[in-house]
Formats: sequence, C-alpha cells, structure tokens
Amino acid sequence: MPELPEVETVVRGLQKSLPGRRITEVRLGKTDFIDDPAALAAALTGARMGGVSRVGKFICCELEANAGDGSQGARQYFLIHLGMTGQLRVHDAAQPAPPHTHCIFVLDDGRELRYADIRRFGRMRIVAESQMKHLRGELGTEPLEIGLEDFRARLGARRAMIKALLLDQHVLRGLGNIYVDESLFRARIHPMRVASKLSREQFAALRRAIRETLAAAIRLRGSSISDYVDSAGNRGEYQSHHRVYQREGKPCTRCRENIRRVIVAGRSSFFCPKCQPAPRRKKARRPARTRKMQEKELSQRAAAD
DNA sequence: AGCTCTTCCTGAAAGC
DNA sequence: TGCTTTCAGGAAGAGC
Repeated sequence: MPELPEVETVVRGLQKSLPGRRITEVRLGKTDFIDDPAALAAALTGARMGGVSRVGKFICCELEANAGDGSQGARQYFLIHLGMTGQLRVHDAAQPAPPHTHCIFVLDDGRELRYADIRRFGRMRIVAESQMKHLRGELGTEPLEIGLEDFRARLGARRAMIKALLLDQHVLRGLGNIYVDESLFRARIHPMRVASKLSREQFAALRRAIRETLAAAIRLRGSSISDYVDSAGNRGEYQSHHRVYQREGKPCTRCRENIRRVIVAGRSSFFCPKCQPAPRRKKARRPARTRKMQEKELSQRAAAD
C-alpha cells in the first residue's frame, strides 16, 4: 500500500526520468479512475514534464505550458494517487505492458510512463495552479515538517481515537495504516487512546516516532506488502522491519508479548498489549435500560402530564 | 463531533 | 479438486 515513504520513493525515481521529457502520445485503457479522461489526454498530449513532487500521498507532475498554439494558460499539474495497488513506472517502450496497465504515456526518449492498478482505487486528474493550492489547503500538514506545538494543537483538542486522526489526511497528510501502527508502537501509545487525553510527553514521543518511522522507511525505499514497486519496478525493504503491522500472534520485539489485532476506524490495527497499554475503560454507566423500562418511563411521564 | 457502514475493485486465501 | 465466500483497504459519503 503506497503511503508517504512509498510515494516519496516513486517521486524520487520519476524526478530522475521525467523532467524535460515530452509526452508524444497518450493511450488509455480503463478510465473509471480518471476524473475527465478526455481532458487528461488533451492536457498531456504534447506536454513537457516539469518537476515532480509529493503532496501527502499525491504525486504531482508539473506540466510546462503546452507549446504550439502559443497559449499562455495557467500552469497545470498532473496529479496521481496510487490508491491501494497503483504502480507508476518508466519502461522501455519495447517491454511488454503487464496486466492491468490502464495508461501509457509515450515519452520522447523511447520510454513510456505506465500506470498499472489492479484494484483501480487510484485516481488521476489534471488540475490548475489554483486547484493545487486548494488541494494543499484541504489536506493537513506534512508529518515530516510539522513542529511539536502545531502537532499538539492539531491533535490535542480532538476527542477521536488517535489512530483515526493519524489516518485522516485532513489532519496530517501521507500516513496510512502501516506507518500509523508502526509509529504508535514506537511511541508506546495504544491506537484506541483518545487524542485529547494524551500527555505532552506522549505527543512529543509520537511526533518523534512518526518522524523516525517515516525516515527509516524512506531510507529502505518503502514497504512492499503486496503490489508496491517504485518507478523502476524495485520492491522496498522496510516490510521486514515492521514490528507490529501484520504480525498478529507473533511475539513483540521488545517484550515478547503476542501482538494483537483490533479494528479501529474500520482498519486492522496491530499493537502490543503490554508496550501499548489500553485506555482506561469508560466509566461504567448505569445499567442499560431495556425497552420495557423505557416504555414504562414514557407512560409514567405521560401520566404525570 | 465522531463513529460505523457502504461503495468502489481484484486476487489471495479460507471454507466447503 | 474445484467452486464459492470472505477479506483487505484509501477515501468519500450517508446515516446516526
């Protein structure tokens, strides 16, 4: 699953191949994951690629203004989100395209930028400069750039479970299931803890854990769980360093306790029950009222009126 | 506000 | 063995 480290790795690879290249032809297969396929093909055919960057889990390819008609339109960007199984690779044109290759962008150097996506949870669109600003605005801060005070301010006022917040791209952009679980383990925080109840020290530890986890994963070019490969087709290596993710029933690397799995925010969440103590159970409420009791109350109230 | 459920999609793995 | 069912999950939207 491409999250920040995987997307960063892909972007670094594309940065070496794409800038300066012109797209001479666009071939589209299935297009249900593209906002406006005709507009995308029109914008990319003949376009020269500028810089490639990452915004959260989005890959942003800057397009230099279309030459030829002399139009000086606003700058445009080619945005790609890899979803679950998206792969953006640069191949020699002679190489056969693997199954589920839905887009081929023929480059002017004998190579092709190809997009393959088995489940088609990825997304593609062309946006103008103004929409790009809008995108940045609605997404949260980069987790590698956020300062401690900002981090606490963004999370500390919230009463949601910490894992749900870390997955929310409007809070921090770029984290997904793997790196949230790994970071929470590193910070010794249970995924179901309520954010506003974490201490100052825990926020500091969590921010540090996120930075260390992401940095280590980027260093090893991401985690290849199922389909992920970088722009050259290489797998990442961080998956062998996971300490909790998909390690249910296996011993914790710190304390040997068995790693457990719970569902939080609809996602499998792996944690060590000893290293990451569960939140204190909610205060026991008065025994739940049965339907009969409620009906009795209602009729009594009605009678009193 | 924040939780759960549903939808999109395919292939791997489990179940029978 | 081979078919059918279940599950995984990033993001968005509905409903509570």
